[in-house]
Amino acid sequence: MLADMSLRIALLGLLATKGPASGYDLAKKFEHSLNHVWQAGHTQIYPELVKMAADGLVTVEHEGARGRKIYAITAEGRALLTEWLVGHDPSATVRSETALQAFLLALLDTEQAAAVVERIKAHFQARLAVLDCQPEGLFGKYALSLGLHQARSGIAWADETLAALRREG
Amino acid sequence: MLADMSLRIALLGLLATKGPASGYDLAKKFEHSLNHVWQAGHTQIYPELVKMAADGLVTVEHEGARGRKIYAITAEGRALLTEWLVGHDPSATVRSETALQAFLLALLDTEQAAAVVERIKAHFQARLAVLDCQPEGLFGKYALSLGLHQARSGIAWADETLAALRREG
DNA sequence: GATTGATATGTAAGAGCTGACATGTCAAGC
DNA sequence: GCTTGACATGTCAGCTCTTACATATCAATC
Repeated sequence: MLADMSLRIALLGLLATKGPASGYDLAKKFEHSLNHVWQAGHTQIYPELVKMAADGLVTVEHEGARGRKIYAITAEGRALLTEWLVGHDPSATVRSETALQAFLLALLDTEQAAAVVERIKAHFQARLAVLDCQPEGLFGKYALSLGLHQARSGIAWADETLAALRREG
Repeated sequence: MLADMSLRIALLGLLATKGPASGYDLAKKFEHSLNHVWQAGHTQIYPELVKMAADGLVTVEHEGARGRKIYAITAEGRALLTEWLVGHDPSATVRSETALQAFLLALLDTEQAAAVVERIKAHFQARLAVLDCQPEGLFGKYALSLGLHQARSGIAWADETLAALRREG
């Protein structure tokens, strides 16, 4: 068992929900649907698919034009995916550069801090806007809902923090 | 300029807010205060401090017992830290295994999905409990507030999702 | 038929990070 | 003086991930 399965799981998840696809397709789907949750470029995806095929998790269903290889998930792949979803512990490992900025706000003077918080707020607002007009089904609807909750709570935090900075500054 | 400065920034931030410290101290502080925002083990911290010293961002203030080296932030280090805090774009790069699980919930049957959501809820509740009785000042207070907001919105999402699963299942 | 741009797949170098291993110091209790 | 356990620092192998580079196909326009 590999240490970090997340990329494999994400790829298997896409193949399971949206059907067989090429590496290029999967890279596009990462950009458009999984983007708010996980990122991976084609340079990571192509080699990983080869390894996953070697491990029996996917098969090359057929080869199309331009050397296009269409991958499909296997029964073994589905089993691994379900096992991970059901069994994986929601780990405490979160890495957020935004939270790091929030952690260190006290090092800045009030004006600078307010500017940083405004930028963070704008970032959450942009994400909210994208998610809000998302066509049904592009995202899993529960993931969409989670994203909306998180964006809204980020904006609420930014507003409170700006008010506090103004009071104290 | 390196591609990813986050570890450096986190270390500089700790040295700036809590004063000079050894690699061991910094590793402990990562565990206790920065833990909900960023993780790094001593195996990453020790070599990074050496590189940062070579780059003039920190200096070895003095050496204590047991070969203990106390690092202090330099003016150059403070400048880099401020520059990053003020100038860093809150990137869209978020990686959350929890969100990945949420994304793929539709692949599970209702019972399995509910169990996964319960686990996620428990995880957010545990985090909320830890943050709620956090002594003032261990966290930056704005980061603490952000953490509380995020934990609460995670719990709200879990409750809504469980209700929806029960309705539809 | 030549050029251009979107499509599509790949490799390689190097930075980032984790887990396992190795080493030595100091304080306290026996 | 010996053992034990917490303190403290470090290396290394191997995996993950990003950036830059390389290549080839197809469709459309000139």
